[in-house]
Amino acid sequence: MAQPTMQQVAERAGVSLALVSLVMRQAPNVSDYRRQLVLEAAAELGYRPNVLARNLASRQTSTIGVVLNDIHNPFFAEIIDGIQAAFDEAGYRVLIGNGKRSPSGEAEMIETFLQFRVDGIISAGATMSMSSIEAASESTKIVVVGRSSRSQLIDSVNTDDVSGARMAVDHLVELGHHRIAHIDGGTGAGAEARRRGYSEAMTDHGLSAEIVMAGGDFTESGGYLAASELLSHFYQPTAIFAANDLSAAGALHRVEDAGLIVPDDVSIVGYDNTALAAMQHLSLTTVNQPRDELGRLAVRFVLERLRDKRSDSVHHMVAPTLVNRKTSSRLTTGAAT
Amino acid sequence: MAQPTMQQVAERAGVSLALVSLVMRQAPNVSDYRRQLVLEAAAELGYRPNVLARNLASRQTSTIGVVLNDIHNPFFAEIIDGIQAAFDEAGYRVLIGNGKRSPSGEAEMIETFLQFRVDGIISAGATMSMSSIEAASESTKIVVVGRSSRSQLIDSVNTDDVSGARMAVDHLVELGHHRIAHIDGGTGAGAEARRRGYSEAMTDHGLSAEIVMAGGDFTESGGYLAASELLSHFYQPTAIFAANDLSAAGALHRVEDAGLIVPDDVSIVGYDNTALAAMQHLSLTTVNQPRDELGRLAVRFVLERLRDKRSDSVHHMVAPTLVNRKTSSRLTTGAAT
DNA sequence: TAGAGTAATTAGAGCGCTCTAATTACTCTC
DNA sequence: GAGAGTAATTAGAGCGCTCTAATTACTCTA
Repeated sequence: MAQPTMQQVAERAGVSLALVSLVMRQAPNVSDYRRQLVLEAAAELGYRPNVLARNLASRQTSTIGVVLNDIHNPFFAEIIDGIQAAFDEAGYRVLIGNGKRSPSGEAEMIETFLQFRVDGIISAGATMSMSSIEAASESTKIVVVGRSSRSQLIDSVNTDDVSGARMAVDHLVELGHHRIAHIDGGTGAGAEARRRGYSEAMTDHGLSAEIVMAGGDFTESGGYLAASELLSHFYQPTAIFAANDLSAAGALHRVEDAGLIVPDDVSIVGYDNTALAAMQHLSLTTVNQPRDELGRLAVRFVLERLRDKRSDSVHHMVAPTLVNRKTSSRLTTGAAT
Repeated sequence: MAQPTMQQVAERAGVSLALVSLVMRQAPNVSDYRRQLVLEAAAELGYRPNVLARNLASRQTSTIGVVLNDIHNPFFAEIIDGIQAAFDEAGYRVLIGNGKRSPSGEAEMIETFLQFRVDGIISAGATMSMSSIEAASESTKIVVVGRSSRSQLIDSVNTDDVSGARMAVDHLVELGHHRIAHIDGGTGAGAEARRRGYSEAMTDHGLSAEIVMAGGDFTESGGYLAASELLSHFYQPTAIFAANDLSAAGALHRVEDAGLIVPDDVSIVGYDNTALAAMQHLSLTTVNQPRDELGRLAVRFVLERLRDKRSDSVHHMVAPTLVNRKTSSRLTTGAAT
């Protein structure tokens, strides 16, 4: 299991250690003749550069750590794609860490990445405190995605959740609904803004008297329970806007359990537009967050910090869009306010 | 961004570099007095060990790389949990790499991990060739999960897919079905064994004349297409066994599109028992793969190689179980063979 | 209180590489 | 073919830590 070193390659090729180093780093000023010599020797030995030593000596790792709040949440897993594509282009490698849905899990992963001296960190859907993120930013470049921030130190990229929520409400109002309830996301990332967008839109439509919220937690079972609560209301809602797709799916199930038909009796709108919502069997009307763009922007910001040495923080908002599928339809019953 | 070093901590604490190193490694023979001194100095400076330097000097990283065939596939993402829990206990940190569903993506991640000199690698659902995995095993300990292997060099852990597929068929036969079709998984990991299990079980039940397979690829759309093909048969199947949950969901949708009712007209059974299958709205009857156990076993095998220096390879098969949900039911129509 | 035995501390080499500065090897030009 | 200029190569220090071996500091015992 002992790996060959540069020294051995150098000896075999009959050149100096430094020359081998130059070849490995694809430096320009090496004669083709020697380059060939070195490459052959390396191949024969099965030489593989030791990134640890290289990074230690060069004081940079060309590696970015991405910590996901929860690897199981399709939303976060899908953000990875944009991130990975953009870093591949830029010549960085990306390592993924799982925050296991807890602030401490996230903090541990960030600590691990810092100890590895990664060049930058992207944190997706962080639930840990902004101040601990800021603390970590003293040691590396950190960008937060999918979570709002006003930090003077940390860049952030996220969707304009207030307007996303408004879109959901506007859509339902256009379809003739008045009794529109909201299943929220508790303390999860973005939940607050979506609650606010819902309330504002309802008020703007003169429906402030119809505002009803049930507590959720971004999970399917949470959505199911919240829907139970809503259905037991004296005035049943004719439409439900859930804070994410998972809870929308739970609500959908609860509504169907009650013998009601979606969307004929109750319309349902989710949030995130995950692969789940796109599944034909569910075909959920939802608000799309442009994950790929979120990921790419996050990458751009860390690259800017890395290359251009930008030091003032940037907060970028991406516009959501409504995806109209099969769980929402025009209000048909005579029921009104 | 310059990080404090051990040297600086040593100076501040008024002790030697070596002593600081001992404290950081929680070595036993350090007086409480000095330990305290060092710890305080480190805290004041915000010292954080440099893992690169440590690993370089100690020739081990205490880090395991896990390469997932596809981070989006819930099955693989769920295996991570068991792996992470087991390594946490053992004091290793785990880094995740995304193979992006391609053999070359997997190979790249393995190369990255090797360059980082990780102590071991677990590859989940690898589609790359066994020989390239064996090549990598010259440099570190590698265990494969969710893919069968007879390699003399590489340990493997996976589910007994042949018997899993048999369970699905047995279940349907018990419910009175004869015309049971299979939507397969093409070249994906485990697809071959599931095909075989299906054929064998059908034959055992004297139903070899009823064997019908449609080509799938472990995706929802693949399942949808395959179901189309099956429904256009002269003898429509009364039950479909799909090679994974995703394609089962696709098939389900196609069947419903045809105006048929699941499970009354057509029963559907999936494979994997992912979170998707468990969703109440789908509630898919499926074959469970004990992901947590798969992950923990994989960890055990790499630890054995690491600690006990075991060198002969181990191939472990885990037993699947049937999860009976709502997409399968007793054959009610008079239709028979 | 000298000597033995053990516990705590430290010096210093080395891990495998990069990087600066210095050296050597080539090309031109006149 | 000497001198200047450029290209290619190399020596050697150093990155931040670990680890062995050596040293120093303690504690007992007789």
